[in-house]
Amino acid sequence: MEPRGRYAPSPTGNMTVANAYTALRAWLDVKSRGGEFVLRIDDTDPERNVVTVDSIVSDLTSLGITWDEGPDVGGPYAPYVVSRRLERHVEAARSLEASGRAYWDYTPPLEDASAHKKTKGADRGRTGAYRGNPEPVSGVEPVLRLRVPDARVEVHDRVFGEISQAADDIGEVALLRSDGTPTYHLASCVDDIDMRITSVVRGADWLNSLPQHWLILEALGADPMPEFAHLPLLVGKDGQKLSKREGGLAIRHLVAEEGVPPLALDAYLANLGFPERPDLLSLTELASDFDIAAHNRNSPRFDPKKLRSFTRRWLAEKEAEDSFVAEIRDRAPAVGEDTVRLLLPGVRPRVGTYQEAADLYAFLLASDEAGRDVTPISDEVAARIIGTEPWSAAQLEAAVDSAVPTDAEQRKAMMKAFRDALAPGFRVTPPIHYLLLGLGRERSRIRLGVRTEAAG
RNA sequence: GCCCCCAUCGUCUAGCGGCCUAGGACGCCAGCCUUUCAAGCUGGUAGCACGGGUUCGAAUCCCGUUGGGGGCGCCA
Repeated sequence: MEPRGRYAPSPTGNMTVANAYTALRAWLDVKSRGGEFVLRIDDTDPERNVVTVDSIVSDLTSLGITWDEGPDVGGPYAPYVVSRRLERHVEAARSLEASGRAYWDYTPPLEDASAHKKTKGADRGRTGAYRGNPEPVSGVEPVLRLRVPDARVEVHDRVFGEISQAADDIGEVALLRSDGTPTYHLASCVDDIDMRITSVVRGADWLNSLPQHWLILEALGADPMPEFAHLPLLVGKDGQKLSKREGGLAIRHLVAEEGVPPLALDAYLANLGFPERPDLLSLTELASDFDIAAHNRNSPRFDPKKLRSFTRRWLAEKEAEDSFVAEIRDRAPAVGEDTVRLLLPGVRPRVGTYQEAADLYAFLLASDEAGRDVTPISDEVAARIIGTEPWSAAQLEAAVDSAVPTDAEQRKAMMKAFRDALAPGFRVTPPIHYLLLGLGRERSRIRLGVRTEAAG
């Protein structure tokens, strides 16, 4: 049977590289096995929903991740937005209660749950897993909880292997809140069954909930039970779970603002947890032999430097000329398309993002003025360069080459002078002949301080 | 505090009892090349957390310690 996998983000913030890391693996896992991929929005906590379905869809799309069913494209198990499936969840909850697999807990709610969560150490004042109070208490609206059978739960995880937990250590997770709405735990399990999900790939921050979810799935009669793969958490520089608040790691920031090529980001993220390949791989190539069971179990760190080496190579070797040109034009609209295309070979090997590429064209936008220090360049040499025929990359390269001295020191000094005069203030630029080519004969003449025949 | 997970160069990783004097990639350093800056090429730097076992033999297996991460009453 072909697997059906899903990615079920909660719209609690912009997608970060950590989300992309998870989504990509979930996608690669089903695609490598010829299965179907479902996008489902897990908006079970209305108070924390801050981003739209559209924003999730566009972030995922920008990364080249596609889905067969989802909130935007529909499908046989619609709707794919959890909050719109409430009736099903409540119905499932009732059946669990009826079969005795769940019960009402009358423990009053914690005054300050968020403060409680932050409490560490002995101050926590509790040991062992949560157990509720089934005796009705007047004035308390109960919450429906999973009843934990008195048996050790053992589940196979495709990445982490056998996961087992004693019954005493498994908390009685909430299924319905006191206001009657379903929690993520219930909703997620019900939806996975309803949508015929056979493969769940998610972050290891869910690993502790696995026994509980397994119990819920069993109690709900899931057949077959889905297989699980938990991913070691992608962590930040500090070694801790990446927070959605870290704006710099938001996909849209990286892609839209910094100009990181999304497919290169995919190649980098997909590589984490696996040995590095000699070639930069596309999504299809990555999917061809993806094996989640071979995934490393320790948490990889997001390393911007390593990312840049992927994006740099991507732009130098794999980016198609037309799309590269389009990206640069978006970021440097004042530069003509022909010019962008003409200088691209000189730009390609020097940049790690589309933005860096666009920035390499900025020298064209400065105003032309003579009077720079062009001391090492004699009037005669400058005039000879300006007189180059035809004004082509190859011809200009040859002209510059024959004009500069052979002595290493002098050559260095003269090249630097050319660069300073043609692209004042720019540290990294395309090669000199590309600067000349981009500026054109007349503007180059002015920048090099060569007087015209008439003026002289 | 309790539970779960993890542990090889700074980072990503190879290694599944002898092939390891621990290999590769990124970073960093140096040299070469070169039409500046980049890129490229060559070389270098740096690691099996610690302690016990098991074994003829351990980075590899077991136990412990330490360290790190994650989770723990109606967030996801």
